[in-house]
Amino acid sequence: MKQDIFQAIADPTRRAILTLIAVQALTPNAMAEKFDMTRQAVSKHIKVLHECELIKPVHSGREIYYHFNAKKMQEFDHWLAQFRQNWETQFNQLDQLLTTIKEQK
Amino acid sequence: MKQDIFQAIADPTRRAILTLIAVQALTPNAMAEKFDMTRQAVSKHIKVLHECELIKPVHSGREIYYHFNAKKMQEFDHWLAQFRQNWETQFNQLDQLLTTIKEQK
DNA sequence: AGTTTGCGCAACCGATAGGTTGCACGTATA
DNA sequence: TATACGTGCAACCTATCGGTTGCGCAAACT
Repeated sequence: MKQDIFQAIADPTRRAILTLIAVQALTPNAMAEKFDMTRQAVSKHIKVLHECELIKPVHSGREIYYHFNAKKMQEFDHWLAQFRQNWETQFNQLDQLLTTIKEQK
Repeated sequence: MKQDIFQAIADPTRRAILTLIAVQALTPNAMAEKFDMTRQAVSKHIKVLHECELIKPVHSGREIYYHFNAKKMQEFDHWLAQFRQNWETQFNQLDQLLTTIKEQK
């Protein structure tokens, strides 16, 4: 099944994997050592991350190094963009409030 | 139960609610009209969004207008920051590649 | 060639997510 | 005050999620 990045990011283990991968590509076994769960459990998370293309496999003999796909992560950034203006506005309103309070003193 | 924001945005309906709310505060009934599901289903999504403080209720008589909480939404931005440098690097590498190709011509 | 190692896939299982219906309660309206 | 309206909460049901164990296969080692 095709996964979407929002669902992929929802799981804390998968977020931890992404954080690790972003620094250095790792094999499934190397990841499993970092977490308190079986390799197969980690492998399932890898599958989800791979299906939505947040990570890319690079084969090296019988080992597979999974690399972080920054480009895909940007999709999340783009989604966030629709709200960015929103919170900038809210901060401007806060600035205005603070200014008003200052003027009242 | 305390929800976390990543799990909250994993659901497409909740993302749609946030998009609506970002433009204008709405009541649960008003939201339910936008989606093909019962008011109670929407209400459950509202509960999740409220528990992780992505939305704020403002009571007005017997109606409740839910407002968008931009400040909370920024937490995503902060989480993304750890990867931002990562994809900038990746783009620099792409630039280098393109330059190399150009030089080869 | 036989054994070990790294990996993915399938079957299974308990917990939870997301939907439904029904109900209770406070607020507006007649 | 009686009635209608807007909302939240609880019970229930099915599908999916995240974990497990067991297996098969290809690559590396001896």
